[in-house]
Amino acid sequence: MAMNDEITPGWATAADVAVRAGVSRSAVSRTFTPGASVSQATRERVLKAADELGYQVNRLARSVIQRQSTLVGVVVPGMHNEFVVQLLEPIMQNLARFSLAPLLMNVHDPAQMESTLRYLLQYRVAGVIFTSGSPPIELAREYLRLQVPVAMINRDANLESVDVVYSDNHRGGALAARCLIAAGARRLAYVNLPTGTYSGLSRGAGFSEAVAMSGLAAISVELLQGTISGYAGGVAIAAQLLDRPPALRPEGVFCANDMLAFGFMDAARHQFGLRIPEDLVVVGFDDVPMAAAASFALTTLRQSVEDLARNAVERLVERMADPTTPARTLTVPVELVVRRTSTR
Amino acid sequence: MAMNDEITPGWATAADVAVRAGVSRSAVSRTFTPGASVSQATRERVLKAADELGYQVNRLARSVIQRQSTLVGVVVPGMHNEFVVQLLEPIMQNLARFSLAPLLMNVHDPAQMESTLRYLLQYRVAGVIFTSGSPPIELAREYLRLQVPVAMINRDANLESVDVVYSDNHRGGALAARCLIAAGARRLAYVNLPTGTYSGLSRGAGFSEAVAMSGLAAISVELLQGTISGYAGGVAIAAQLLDRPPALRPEGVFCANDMLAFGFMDAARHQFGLRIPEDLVVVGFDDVPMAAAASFALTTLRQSVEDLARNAVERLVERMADPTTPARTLTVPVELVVRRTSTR
DNA sequence: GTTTAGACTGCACACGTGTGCAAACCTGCA
DNA sequence: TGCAGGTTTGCACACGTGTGCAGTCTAAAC
Repeated sequence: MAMNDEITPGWATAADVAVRAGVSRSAVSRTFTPGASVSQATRERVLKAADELGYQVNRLARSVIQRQSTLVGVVVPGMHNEFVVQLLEPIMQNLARFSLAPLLMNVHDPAQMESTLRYLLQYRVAGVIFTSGSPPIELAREYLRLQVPVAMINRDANLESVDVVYSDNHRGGALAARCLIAAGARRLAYVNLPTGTYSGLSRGAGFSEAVAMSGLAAISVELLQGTISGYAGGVAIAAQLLDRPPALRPEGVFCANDMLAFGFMDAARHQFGLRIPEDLVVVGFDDVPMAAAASFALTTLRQSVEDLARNAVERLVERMADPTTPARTLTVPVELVVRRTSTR
Repeated sequence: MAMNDEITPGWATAADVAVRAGVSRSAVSRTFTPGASVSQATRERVLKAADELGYQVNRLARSVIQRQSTLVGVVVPGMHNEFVVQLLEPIMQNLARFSLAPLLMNVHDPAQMESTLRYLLQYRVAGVIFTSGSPPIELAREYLRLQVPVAMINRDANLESVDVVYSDNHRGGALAARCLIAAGARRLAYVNLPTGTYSGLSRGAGFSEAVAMSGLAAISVELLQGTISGYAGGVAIAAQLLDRPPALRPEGVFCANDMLAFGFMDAARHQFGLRIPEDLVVVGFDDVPMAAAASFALTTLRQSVEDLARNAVERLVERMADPTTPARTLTVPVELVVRRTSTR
């Protein structure tokens, strides 16, 4: 950018550029509006003047007149869920493909959800993407009324005109079950925290069904309670689940996510002296970066955050073009990544 | 929110609310402007009408007329740096205290920086917060000219009127050195990736100085090269640093961040059969959640992400009120968290 | 030279809001 | 009642932009 020699006290406006280029303000506007009718000569003069003045389109004013901004609300339940964090980067990248910018909103308390969604409305967001968390069905209806596109990743919606993109949690659970069984485990358990998330329930269902279908008798699938999350939750659950005679102890455990699995494994090894995979086989879910670490080498189900993000954004953009399209549900396949915790 | 019975096809405007409440549009505007002069009676009628219509202030239009938005650009170098991720939540929380909203921008490639910063300007952001990454001194000058407040976290600025908030990296390095020495280590090493970040250099300097001051002779501090980051980088560095006769092998290692330390420790244990802390003591930096995991139990230096975020936002807000205040540099203390990797 | 289709340009209006200014209103006191 | 002082209100303008419409210009076809 050529720096201007004159005094340039504040923001250059389209009118300033017009004066400098010797054209009308409309010509400036059209130069920065893709597809508008401007001659090549005019465009060049405008671009030159704009460059000299350091002119930047005021997207706020543009949004006012077009009655829609290029902002997209991205609602996350805190930054402790590593899967959600992994989702952010591809979401941003895909939004950028459509010249959209993410307005990040954190909702750690469900009570915050209402005010947050209302706040986003004040920016006339072009759409909103939700990631896992408790469903704000109430105010989402306000979004429907205003035809603000909504897309959800790994969440249930049960709402007309809300697109849902989720990993194939059900199949993932089944794959986990088969993997544990193939490793020779007979007493199996599914461990999850009682957050009541859609994905957690779905993974458990897929797991249970596959276990039942395997023809093994007397399989006990346990769903335990806990108030803490992530790693610490895994430790707590292990304390409940492994503190029993060896003959009653599960031989194979499927954890609803990798952080849970890490806590569970650490407790199993260091508190109960169990060897993995010799005494206990473990499968996680998410394939977070640390799952590949030698300390864990965790067999897990990889979710394609790229696919999830890309599809969510594309659905959102489609709905911006036509808000009346019926709701769609898209399933993204998961992939079993086999590492040492299931290999014996 | 009371749902309206009438057909409400689109967005309610302040004029609509004014008609319904039987007042002027100005009264509506003043009702939603803190500190404006409205009688209690009028305010109540306006609020009632606004509620019935589902009216939400259009912050875009408001920003146009006030010539400044309530958006703050938050620039991050990807989501792979866990410390940056930890920073996001307190940043958002503190921005919310001042009714500001974060516009999240990812800059993984330094070449992207310029276009990203220009893009943020189009939203007339009220300020920008940078986290670690390569310095975009060039376009930052454009921000200075326009008097857009800038705050940096754990980054060097060297620019007038840019506030910098950083952890006491230098002292952290010194604490790490003393901790390793106190654990009995004599051959010490500092491992970092050649990203050239300010914080990395500062930590190394503090470490070196403290080692030199300890009076130990012939301490070798090694700064190694590598092209990969995080965990994999730690593994790669360990392969270089530990592949030598025991008498020449470092007994104490200070890693520039925890992820690096995890990779280093895993390689030391699984590839070189070293015991930690018996054969090797290790100190990290950041205190990410996994540092407390039993598999690592890593002694590390905790950065107060809350303090960093709070100070950065408060400096930013102060500068919004008065853009001419001289640049300030604020140091946030770090805390040594002792775990098993340094206890013998 | 005349006609005509097409590309380009400028005028003027619109978007939804904040706010200075003066008028209107209210309250209390003489 | 008359008046002073303060509070509240509405008018009108401003912010920076997109875009319909009609007019102008260019160039090709006749």
